[in-house]
Amino acid sequence: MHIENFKIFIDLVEKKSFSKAAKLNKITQSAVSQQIKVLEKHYNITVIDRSHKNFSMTSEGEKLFESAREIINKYEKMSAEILALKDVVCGTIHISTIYSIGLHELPPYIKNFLRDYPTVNVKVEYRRSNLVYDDILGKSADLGIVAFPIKLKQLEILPFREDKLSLVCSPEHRLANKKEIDIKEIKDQKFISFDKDIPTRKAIDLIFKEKKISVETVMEFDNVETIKRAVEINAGVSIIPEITASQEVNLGVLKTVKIKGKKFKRPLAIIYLKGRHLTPAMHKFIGMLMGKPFVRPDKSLN
Amino acid sequence: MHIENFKIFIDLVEKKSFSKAAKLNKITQSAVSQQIKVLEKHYNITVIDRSHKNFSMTSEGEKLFESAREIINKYEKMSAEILALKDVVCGTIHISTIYSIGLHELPPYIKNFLRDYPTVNVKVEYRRSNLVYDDILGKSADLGIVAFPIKLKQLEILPFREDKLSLVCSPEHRLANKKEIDIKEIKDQKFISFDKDIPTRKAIDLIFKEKKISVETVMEFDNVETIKRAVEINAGVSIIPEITASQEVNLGVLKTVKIKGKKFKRPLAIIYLKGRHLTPAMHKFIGMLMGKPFVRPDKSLN
DNA sequence: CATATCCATAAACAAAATTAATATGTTAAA
DNA sequence: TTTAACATATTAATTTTGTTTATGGATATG
Repeated sequence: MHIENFKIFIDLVEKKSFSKAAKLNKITQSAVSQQIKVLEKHYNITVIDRSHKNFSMTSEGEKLFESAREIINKYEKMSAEILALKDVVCGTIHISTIYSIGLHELPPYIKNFLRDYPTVNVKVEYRRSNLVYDDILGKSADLGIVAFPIKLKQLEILPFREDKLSLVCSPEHRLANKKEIDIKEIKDQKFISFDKDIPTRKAIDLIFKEKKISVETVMEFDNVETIKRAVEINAGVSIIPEITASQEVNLGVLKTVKIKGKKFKRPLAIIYLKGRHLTPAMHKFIGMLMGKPFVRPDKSLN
Repeated sequence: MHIENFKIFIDLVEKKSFSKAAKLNKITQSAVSQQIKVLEKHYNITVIDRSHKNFSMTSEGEKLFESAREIINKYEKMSAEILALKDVVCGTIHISTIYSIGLHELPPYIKNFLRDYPTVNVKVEYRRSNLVYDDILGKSADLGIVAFPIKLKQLEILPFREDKLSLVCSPEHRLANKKEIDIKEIKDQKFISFDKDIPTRKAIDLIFKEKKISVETVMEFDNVETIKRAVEINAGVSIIPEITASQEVNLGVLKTVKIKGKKFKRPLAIIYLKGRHLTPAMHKFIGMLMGKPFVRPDKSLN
């Protein structure tokens, strides 16, 4: 039984007219007539006594009318509540992000987001890349933000933005005064790098290999902050997202030098578990990061 | 939206299984899956988070679940109440009948009916044939019982039984001792008849005309009771339904004589307004008269 | 008495739900 | 890791249901 069928019956009774009920529901009078017949056949009762022009209801019809109206009321109330729920942006968003993004790129976004949606609680977890994936797969975070995203069938990946990778060195370093260098100039420098399992490290190593550049890796760290500290004391140079050094550059403790070539980009992505429910708050958050209203690319609803 | 769709969603949530919900509702798992998708698309929400095997509900899903359960409860309660209403045989039945049937044939039926359904109030109106039709057409009676029913498009006619028409005469009359006579023997008798507009009169006149029998119509009455009184005083003979004279025959004040031939039958019928609602009580009443459960032959429900 | 209105019905068509078959995914066991 | 068992999703074909259009009968109105 269609709920709409009850609605039509109610309109029919209230208007005492098949054709008016039809108009109200934007269908033809014929459809109303047939729907009422379906109703009667379904319960095997007569709801309307048609022997008179101004028809009357039977006792069964009256019973049906009362109950149907209650049902319709409840149904419409429910529909309204559900629609309203979609506009309620609240709750907690658990974000798991790699250090560099979380510390240097996310804060302004989060600030804006919290200004727009003060009822949302945003929790950010700063983690190594592999742990971000674990958080998402293990459902201990809703959204992850990573660099050089790894395609996994369980994950939905939303390309987000690209960081410019630059050479970073101490102001005392001989490369410090150049505006732009060719990657080959890094050859044989003392180099401070990310740990070998960090995607950005892998990307840089790949470029070195392609260009047949060998560097002397003097230190390895799992996060950009420690790398910067080491570069500050002129222990070597490094390649890191330029944005992560902006503060130190302003303070004059570090220098960044652009590297020629297109490859020195670091793609960032938002990741989440495929099929996972995203609350309205999460939708808004992703939309804000992407700079446009977010529509899930994965199954469920589009 | 189908109400059954809510039912399926509820079962799905309660069983936490698409396939079990399918079995419960006697449809395939595929149908459940698609119905849930319809539900989600209709409200443009996600109701179940499928990212985990033991799936969980979203907040929208929970809201929907609660409301849907209320709706289903109401719906099922209503269905039960409506079904129950059909078994409640009560109220008043207004019957309009011609004198002869109402006085001689109906009483045993009504007695039986009231024994079976003591909560029903049966009101019988004894009228001339044409007034019975008026009662039905004018809705002042629910059911009519007439002889030689006239087909009218507004009326539903249910053939009911047939009366045997017999010659009736005083025990002193010369035909009184015969067991059976030929209709021609009535020729030239003094004849007491129904009024000209009474169907039984018309039927008898037609037979006389066919057989080219002329009688001397000495009196005309609009009901069988008065005819019998006239025959009792030997004012003439008459042809009436045999059953209406049984009492007088037992008392010895009248004699009935069978007439040869098949034509001497009086078809009786129950009539009611087409499209009119018949209460359960009326259904039972008609069923009792017809000797079998009554199913309306006219439109609406069969 | 013509005309308009209203409802019922039938048939053609459109839309929706269902199934069966199959794919995909998940879990647990080998 | 592969396999087997189970659960859900997807697809396409089929069936069912609902709608409209067209029509006709009944009733009321002018």
